[in-house]
Amino acid sequence: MRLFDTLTRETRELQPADGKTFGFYCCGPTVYGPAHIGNFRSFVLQDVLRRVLEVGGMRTKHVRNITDVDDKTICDSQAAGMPLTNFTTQWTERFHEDCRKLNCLPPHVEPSAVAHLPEQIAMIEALIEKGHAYASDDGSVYFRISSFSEYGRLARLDRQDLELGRTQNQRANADEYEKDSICDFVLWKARRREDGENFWPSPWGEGRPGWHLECSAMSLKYLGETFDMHSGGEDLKFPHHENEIAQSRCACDGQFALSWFHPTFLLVDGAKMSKSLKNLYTLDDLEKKGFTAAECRYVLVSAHYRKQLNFTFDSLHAAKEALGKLARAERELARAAGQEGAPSYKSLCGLEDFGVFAPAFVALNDDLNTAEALGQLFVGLRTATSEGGAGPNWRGLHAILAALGLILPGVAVVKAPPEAVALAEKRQEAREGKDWAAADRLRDELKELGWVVKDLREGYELEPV
RNA sequence: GGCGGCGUAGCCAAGUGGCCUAAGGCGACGGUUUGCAAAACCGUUAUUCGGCGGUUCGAAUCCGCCCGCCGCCUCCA
Repeated sequence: MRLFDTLTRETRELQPADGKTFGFYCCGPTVYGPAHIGNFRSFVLQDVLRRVLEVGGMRTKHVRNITDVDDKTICDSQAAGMPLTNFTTQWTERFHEDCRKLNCLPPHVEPSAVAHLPEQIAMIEALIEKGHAYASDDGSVYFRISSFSEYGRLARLDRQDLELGRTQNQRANADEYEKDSICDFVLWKARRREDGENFWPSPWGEGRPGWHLECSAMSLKYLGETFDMHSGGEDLKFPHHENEIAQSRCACDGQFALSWFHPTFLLVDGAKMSKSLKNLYTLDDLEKKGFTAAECRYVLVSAHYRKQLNFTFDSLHAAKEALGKLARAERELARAAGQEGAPSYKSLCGLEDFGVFAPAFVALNDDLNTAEALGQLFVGLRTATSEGGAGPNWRGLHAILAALGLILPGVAVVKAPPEAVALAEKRQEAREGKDWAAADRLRDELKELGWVVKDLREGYELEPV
């Protein structure tokens, strides 16, 4: 597939450098609370990228870290009166649960930052040895950005401006830093009283790693000095990814990530999500409003990844309707093809004949155009049962759904309780006796119980309101 | 101040030089169906792409200016 590389700003064909497995690293969540739908835009799009590669027949190795030691996790675990590990474990489990609901494939490796301290310390040692880092009097270690000429390339920031503190926020925060240059960043943070029990030994004294370091150390361990792709939300470009590049390129001889994939921010009601605007939603919040994770995922893939996506409840409603339409069309196509259920994900990887849905897969392979692919999905459905073989079309449809990671709603997700079924049966009898008044009354009663009765050609169907 | 992006129908959103009198979804409206509804199904819904100029045989697509919106510049997916 072809994909835009954020570093070089070129659209290039993605090929594994080793000719076998496409290795990519994604910056994972900081586990100090539930992830919100903005976080999930990145994780879902990374998942779609992986799925498109795999459905296209490529092997992948997906590494995504868990940030379980940093300012926020330490601060919030103490506020909660819990040991750091217990605190982060609870939120890691919640993250996994949300990912499962969103139908995200688990990464092949999901390393924890706190479990990789030796690797991080080793990288700092290498950086000091090569003259790219220095220890300060208090036992912290900093990276010297003046030692890396390419610093600022990814974010397109001028290194001189950074070094001279010319950018907006640096002027305000200048006094907070005790280091040689204002923009040098911390690799190892000396132990402070407010860290409580959360400190570890190092050659520079007790302390903890800076948060940029973990991704460099763990990508090196699991993917090597040079690997195919690195991804994270656009806000991580600077400083996080810029710092990672500096660390990894200076500590090792490899090229680090060969390409970069940065999904753009999610907006809610036209504005960046924030607690103060009360537009920050978790999956749980959406579920309480009656929307499923599958519907959320549909919205998250409904726009191109390089465009800001405006998330609204109208779009969630549209997603619900669209998924229902897809599900009905799939059942019709399955009948025409004489198929039941869904083919396994594995059986769809490497599929060659997408039938009438070929244009949808072309769109996905063209810079991950998920919006175009969804459009082509519906275009294909108009002719899927009539044109060509229903069998290949049915498999092609499922391959596109698998690539997007969409789950279609089943016919009876929730079973109606016996009392609702009893009312529905009574209404059916009344209808057959043409007692319309009684039938309408029973319909109202069912509605009060929380069920809507839908009359079919033969019989009826109950759905929750 | 520096960097990046966006503006396409009521809403969401593809398309980035000719197949575009602009895909698709939602909504709305009309019809079929129905005891009536709901659901479902079928159809209609932008001669036009923020504004004004320019380049071109040809522009939503390229260039210039203007207007409006958003993001990043060391907490951030």
